Amino acid sequence: MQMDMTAIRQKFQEKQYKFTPQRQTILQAFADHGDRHLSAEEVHGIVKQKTADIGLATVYRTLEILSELDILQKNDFGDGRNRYEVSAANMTHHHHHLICLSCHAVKEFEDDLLETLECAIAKKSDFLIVDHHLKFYGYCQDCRTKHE
Amino acid sequence: MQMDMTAIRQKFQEKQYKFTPQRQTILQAFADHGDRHLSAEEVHGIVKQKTADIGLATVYRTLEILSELDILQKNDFGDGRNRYEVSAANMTHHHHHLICLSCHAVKEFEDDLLETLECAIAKKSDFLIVDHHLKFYGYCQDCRTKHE
DNA sequence: CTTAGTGCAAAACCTTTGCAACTCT
DNA sequence: AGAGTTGCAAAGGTTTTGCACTAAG
Repeated sequence: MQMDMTAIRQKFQEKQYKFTPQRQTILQAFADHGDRHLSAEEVHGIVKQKTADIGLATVYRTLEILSELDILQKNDFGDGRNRYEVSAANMTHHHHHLICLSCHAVKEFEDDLLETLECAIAKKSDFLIVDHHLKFYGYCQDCRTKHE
Repeated sequence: MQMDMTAIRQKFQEKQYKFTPQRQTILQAFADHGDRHLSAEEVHGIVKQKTADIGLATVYRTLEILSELDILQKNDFGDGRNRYEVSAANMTHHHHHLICLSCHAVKEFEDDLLETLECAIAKKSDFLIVDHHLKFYGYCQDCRTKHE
């Protein structure tokens, strides 16, 4: 997955955050595994294999910053830990999640239909809406066939 | 908020769960505060004031059961704990949440438009969809005026 | 140089679990 | 009577924090 490093570096500068090697490495982990929803522990595992021995605390602190800068999106899929993915703001399409209540598999689907609803809600509610998350819960094909 | 106790009692029987005084008290807490999104700790506080001294572990176990029976809905609004409210299944309209990123206020809005989308997704994705959660993130009126 | 970031270990937090005593059905 | 439930305390797992040390701008 490609990321606009110039734009990211700029976001760091705006907030006067330093673009340290550790932070770059963590960002690289998402460039390499942009398709997955990584937990802090998983990110820690990936960067550890790769090169440096980055502390878990640093991973947490970096994920926090990357979420704040809207580079990553923090997700809770109900498995007891937060999971991160490259933010919707950096993608052409919004996408949402289908979560299997049985095996916790997460499938994605694209969506452009919600913008209309978002505008309508914003007008009625006095909220300045900057993002939305839509999750569908159910049972995936595999679990349904197994269960029979 | 009114709840159909007969229906609830029946759901308990179907799964052979006992309808103990503790569970009734916890349910009552939601009848009394059905408008709020209660955390386990808050429920514990409410029932403790009220009468019995119910253990926190029991609260957690009961909330788990009530979610499983689809009487309550478990929510994560990003403040580090789960919050429960009377389930959409027991309401006439689905409702969703507007979450203020600044003060964590949660505002609700109703929605009936999503059923169409849900059907379309279900067909394409091989998922048996049983529920959906839609959250909008932004900044509420109060925080926007304060910030200026 | 100065301010922010790192690593480690300890602490904080929410949630779950083991177990003996207890109580609905 | 018997299976399920409770309360307590301890354990579990994730995330945060204090602090001395290090490094980026």
